[in-house]
Amino acid sequence: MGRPTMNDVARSAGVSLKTVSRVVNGERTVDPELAARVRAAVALLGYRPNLGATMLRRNDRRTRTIGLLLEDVSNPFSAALHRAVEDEAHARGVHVLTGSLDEDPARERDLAGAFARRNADGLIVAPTAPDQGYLARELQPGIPVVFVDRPAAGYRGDTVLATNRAGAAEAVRHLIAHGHRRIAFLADAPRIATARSRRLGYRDAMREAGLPTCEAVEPGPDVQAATPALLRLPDPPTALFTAQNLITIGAVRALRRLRLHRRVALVGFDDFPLADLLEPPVTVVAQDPAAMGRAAARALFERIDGHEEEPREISIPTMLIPRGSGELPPTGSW
Amino acid sequence: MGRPTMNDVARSAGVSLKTVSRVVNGERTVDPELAARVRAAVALLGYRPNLGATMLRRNDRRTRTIGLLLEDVSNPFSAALHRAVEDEAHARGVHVLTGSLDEDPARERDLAGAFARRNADGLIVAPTAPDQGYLARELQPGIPVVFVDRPAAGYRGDTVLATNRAGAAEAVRHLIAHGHRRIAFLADAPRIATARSRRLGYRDAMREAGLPTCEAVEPGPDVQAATPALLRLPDPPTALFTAQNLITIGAVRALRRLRLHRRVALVGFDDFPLADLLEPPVTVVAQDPAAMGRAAARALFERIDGHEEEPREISIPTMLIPRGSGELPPTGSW
DNA sequence: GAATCCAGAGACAACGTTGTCTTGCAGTAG
DNA sequence: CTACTGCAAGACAACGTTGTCTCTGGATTC
Repeated sequence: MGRPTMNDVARSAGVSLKTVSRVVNGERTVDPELAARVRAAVALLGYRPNLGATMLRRNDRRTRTIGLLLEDVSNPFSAALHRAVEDEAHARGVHVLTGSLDEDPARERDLAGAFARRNADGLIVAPTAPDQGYLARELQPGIPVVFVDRPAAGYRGDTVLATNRAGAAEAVRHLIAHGHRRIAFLADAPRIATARSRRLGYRDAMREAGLPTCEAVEPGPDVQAATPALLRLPDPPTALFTAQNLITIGAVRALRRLRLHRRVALVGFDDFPLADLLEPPVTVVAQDPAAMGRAAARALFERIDGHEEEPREISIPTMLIPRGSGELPPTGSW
Repeated sequence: MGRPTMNDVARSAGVSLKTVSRVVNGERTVDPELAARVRAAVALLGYRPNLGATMLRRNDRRTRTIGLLLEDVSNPFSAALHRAVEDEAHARGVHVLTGSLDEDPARERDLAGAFARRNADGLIVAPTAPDQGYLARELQPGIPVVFVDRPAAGYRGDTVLATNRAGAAEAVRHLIAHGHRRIAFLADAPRIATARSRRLGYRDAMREAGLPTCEAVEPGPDVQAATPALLRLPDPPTALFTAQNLITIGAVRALRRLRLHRRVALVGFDDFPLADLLEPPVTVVAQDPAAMGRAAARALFERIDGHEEEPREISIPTMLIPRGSGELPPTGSW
């Protein structure tokens, strides 16, 4: 005694199974009187088509579901991207399966496989694994994949990236323009592609100005150790450039604790909520996660709709937002 | 040429279709040699079972997918809750379909229906619609639903709620204990159940102390109008209690603009990232969205596993976190 | 008036899988 | 040697739906 089926509806309306199918699918070749009877029976029984059976039988195997693999749905960057994807999907009557990867390659494979088995029409992936070759094995051929935030390796698909290298260079040039010479870079794990690009941008700008680089990698997202260590150097940096929003926030906390937040300049990569309300307000190179999500979703839907072309690389520009912390002048010594 | 089927595997391994089915499902009644041949063929062809067909045929209709309907996946509260649900689901090999409702009852109905048609094993809903009676029509009977953050009407299910009324009263009592008498409440739309509970808590505490209430409802999430208007009253409040994180942030901005952030006390309902780094740090009554998500997911999985009992109501306590803004003393006039 | 056409409606097979029944064959007991 | 048992493996139907084909009967055509 599960849900009513087409057969139940047919019996109740006194027509054949196929006639019900026609009415449900809005075919025009049904006598209006019969169609009305069918619709009445559908309403009476509360009939809903079984999507599994439909997908099984139909030759256009569309589930109107896409998969979205993100770093961590509770990170503001991922959340904004998620939301943009969902809006684009919703506008097309498509639903979104989402999963968090937490920098775990195994989880990326598992989730991609699970979504593939659920017959997602396409995937949007922010890659964590060093290689996406597994997709060729997991995915039904022809299922499009769009990569976002980080480039993929071993699998071809459209890729939506922020201008990480150029944005980082712009941030560092901004500090240089404000008179800084000793600018330290607080980096994210070099395993992460965007972290590497941003480091290249930092080096570009420093080399260009003939300045020596000074880099520290934070082990975790909470900057507990690196910032104080840097500032205790004999010739300490007068400005910091942080590679990522969590690191930026960690640096803000550390500077506060050291009471140096008004003396050491700071520019962060990636905007975050309330950056403008901190003291001093934090200058950032903002990414546009909503634009990235929109672009990725649109690219994916184009592919799903049969668009066949070479995979594209779509750049979403970053934007420097001066707010105060990045415009502090260098101080001699403290 | 779509994905290989069991039939293809059977032909390739030189056995019958049913034998492949047995091997794939790990039945023990297969000759080891045949089983090995089948497994080789599966690997060779890259065979993956078609989940739709399996679900169609099986009598235990489990898709190992649950639906999660949230206010807005990009809101930190929703995002943290989402993450907790995902972690619980992941631990059980279950996947999560998520949708944002944006306070739109129609969207709630649509998404619930869509997830039901995708044969979700259960639903977690943060209700937006005034009534959830539609669930009886949309859902297959027996599909459990757990409500979270807000109570439901017209449908029975476990409900996970924060202690909104008590938490709000605690916040207001905290301000009273610091000497405030004129305490204004910046409310959220009264359409929202939690907003009503929090208002009741505010009134409880004010009545208890014999103080007159003073309430303003913000039209949108950006507090542009209400805060300045309140503070321009002839006898302006010396403290604000804000009903929700976005309203709190709006109030912080408004107080900053008016240069009153060190003179008007503020307690907000709902914690938010960086509240501790603002000037002054913002005192809040924190909810625990992760605990709420965990509790909701656990309740749902218990139901899915056949737990039959009266629907429960689970309370997740709030916690007052004094940080500075709520401990400012009242000022006479400015 | 007979032949043709057409639209509407039903019969039937098929999608990919699993539940149940049947078959075949080896091993065992009488 | 026959009858029975047990077990592996295949045949077949069924899940709920849609694609294709066939049938019916009334309207149109010559």
